[in-house]
Amino acid sequence: MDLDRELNPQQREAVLHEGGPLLVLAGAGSGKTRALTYRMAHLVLHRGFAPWNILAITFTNKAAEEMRLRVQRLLGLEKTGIWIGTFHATCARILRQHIERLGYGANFVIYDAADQLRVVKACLKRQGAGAKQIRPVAVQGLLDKAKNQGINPALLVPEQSATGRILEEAVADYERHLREANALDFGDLILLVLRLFDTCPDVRAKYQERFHSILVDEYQDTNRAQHLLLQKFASEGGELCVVGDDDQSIYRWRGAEVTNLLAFEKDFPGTRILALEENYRSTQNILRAADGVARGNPERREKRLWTRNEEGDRIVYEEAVTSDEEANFVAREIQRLAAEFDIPYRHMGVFFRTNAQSRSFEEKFVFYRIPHAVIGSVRFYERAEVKDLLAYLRFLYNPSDSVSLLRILNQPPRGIGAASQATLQDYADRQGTSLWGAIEGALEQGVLSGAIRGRLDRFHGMIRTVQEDCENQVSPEKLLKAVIKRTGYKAYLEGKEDGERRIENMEEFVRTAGQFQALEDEKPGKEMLGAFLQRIALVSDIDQYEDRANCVSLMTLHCAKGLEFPVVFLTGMEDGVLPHQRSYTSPEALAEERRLCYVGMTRAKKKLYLSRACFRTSYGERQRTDPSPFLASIPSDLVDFQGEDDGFATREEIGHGHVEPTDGDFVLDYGESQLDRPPLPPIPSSGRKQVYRIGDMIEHESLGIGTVRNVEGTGYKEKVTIQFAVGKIRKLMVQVSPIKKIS
DNA sequence: CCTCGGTGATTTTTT
DNA sequence: ATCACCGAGG
Repeated sequence: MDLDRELNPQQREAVLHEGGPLLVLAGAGSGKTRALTYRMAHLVLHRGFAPWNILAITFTNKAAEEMRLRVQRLLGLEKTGIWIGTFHATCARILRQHIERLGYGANFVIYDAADQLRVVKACLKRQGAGAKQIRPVAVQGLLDKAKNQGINPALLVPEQSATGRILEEAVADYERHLREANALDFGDLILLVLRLFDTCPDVRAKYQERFHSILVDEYQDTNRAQHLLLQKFASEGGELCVVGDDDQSIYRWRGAEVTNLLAFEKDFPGTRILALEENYRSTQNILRAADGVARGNPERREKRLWTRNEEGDRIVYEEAVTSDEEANFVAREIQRLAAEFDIPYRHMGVFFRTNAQSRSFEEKFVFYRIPHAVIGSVRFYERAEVKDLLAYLRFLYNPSDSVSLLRILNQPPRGIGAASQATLQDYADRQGTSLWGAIEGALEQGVLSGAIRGRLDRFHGMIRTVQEDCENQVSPEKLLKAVIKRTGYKAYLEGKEDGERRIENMEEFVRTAGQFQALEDEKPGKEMLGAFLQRIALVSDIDQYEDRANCVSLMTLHCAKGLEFPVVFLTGMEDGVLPHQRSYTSPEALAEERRLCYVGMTRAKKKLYLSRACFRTSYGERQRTDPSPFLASIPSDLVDFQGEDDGFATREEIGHGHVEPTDGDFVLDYGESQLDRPPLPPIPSSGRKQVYRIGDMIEHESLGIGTVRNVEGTGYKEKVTIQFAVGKIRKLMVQVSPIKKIS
């Protein structure tokens, strides 16, 4: 490790800094991972830190894996002993050890968003008819929001209205339910460690002493709970180093607070601030274009990212007529690059804002025989068959897990339907036991009628048999095989529509279990099962991403964070897609969309394509689109307009955008619009937009003046909830109601 | 208890 | 366009 040769002065400083807190503002492609890994290696090799005194937090498991490999290489060790992982994985690890101090069992399971939603729905149902109008996702959002901020969800319940009380009850019920199931949601992982440190100072002290050096990557995307956690972790003499870039903050919607980064020195006095501004990744043109986009946001730290790299090609902008043709363009361009310049497929990435956009690309890639991998969209562990089997394992691991039990009770169908389930749940509630306890109790007491009793008895017997396997420390893979055999799950899948594919998934899942075992063979059976389940609960899509295969990568912009490709296609550059329609509700959300665009652009090393479709089909309706307002922030001399007779959007259409071009000097030069060429589909007059925003003042013919409190639906289905000055609240169809905007 | 067909929402983004 | 959810019928 030669720090002088392999690092620039700022990186070197980040590596060598000793003592107080360190904040590294690292622009895109500025070698922050290098700085972090070198710092860790340096701590061990030259400053006498033991590996187990170091904790490194990354944003994804994959980043953790990568970092681990790089540190291992630098240290020349097979195993480092450094804790590297996401906040969630780290917290799960800590909780496995100490959660009993909080009254939970060490065999807790982790509920994902889908599990969480099921519980929420059940809780709302129990609240009766009054809860009908409360949307389960809204409750879920509330729970997340609270936990992300490190506070008790009950505190976030709005005013003391009737709905508020129901909500309060539902939230309390949710918490009780999870507690009884010995289950934690994602937010709990962080929250409970906070609580653990508060209630058990000895545990806190233990970790404070242990982690003498803490490093956190992607700090701009941490939420308040994580920030608080870090404060609790940090010890007097310890070293803390966080790295981030405010321009790449794209998880605000998930509770991330960029102020954690920007006001870091307030919470950690005496912070030394460094900036990494040399970009090693992209060409000058790409960097300048991306910089133009970033500058469109008023609230950001001023910075000057520069590069020694070549000027490079201009950015290609393609306007296709339809999303289909956009995909066609991308596919053919990829083929051309592969054929003419020998660019490997794995060097090319195709990004989009929403998962739904991936489909047209997949279809075209299949047609052109382009090897490709879609990262994310249909997550492996969320497929029904995989989740079913997973539920069996989870239940075996933790019999209190009622969500999992409910899922497997009638899967494959064994005649224990909704009615029986409700009866059992009722019985459980009255007896104050878990669902499983209720089943055992009901069978013993003989409170059930004939048919159902027999079915339940068979289920019970089957579970008992596998439970014995589980107690005998059988490995996850064998357990899985036992479950499949005893439940007849394979036969059940065979009878289904796309049974073959589902069986493949099932087998893939068994293989995954086998692979996992091979890695963690030193753990005893039950513990290995726990580790296996935990891993599955915490893996993200990007973690599955394998860059060895020579495939074009298709992914959302969020997934693309932290990656780089020589060639990048940033697609769907349309108003309403990027920025997403939903982000027009607030300036902050809109700013985040701009950063998302910036993140996408800065993934590109050599060549960047931007594309859009003039017509896009959404909700089964074909809609005319406007170009993304972000395009106007790109200096026009950096852009190449693709195609001979392809025209471009008119100046007016761009001017339509909701963000003013920031650099007066650079305005795109638009030619004729190809929108006027045949064949053209019918153009709906209003488009799928929302005319009203929350907070707008309106005037109603008879009810007078009011304020928009909520907007739902778009186009002709747009509905607004109005709070009128006369005190009434009304929900109105925009198209048919006699209202007009007055502000 | 299961299956079919109608209906209405649904699309951000994910540890 | 597609999917989840609901009610009716087998």
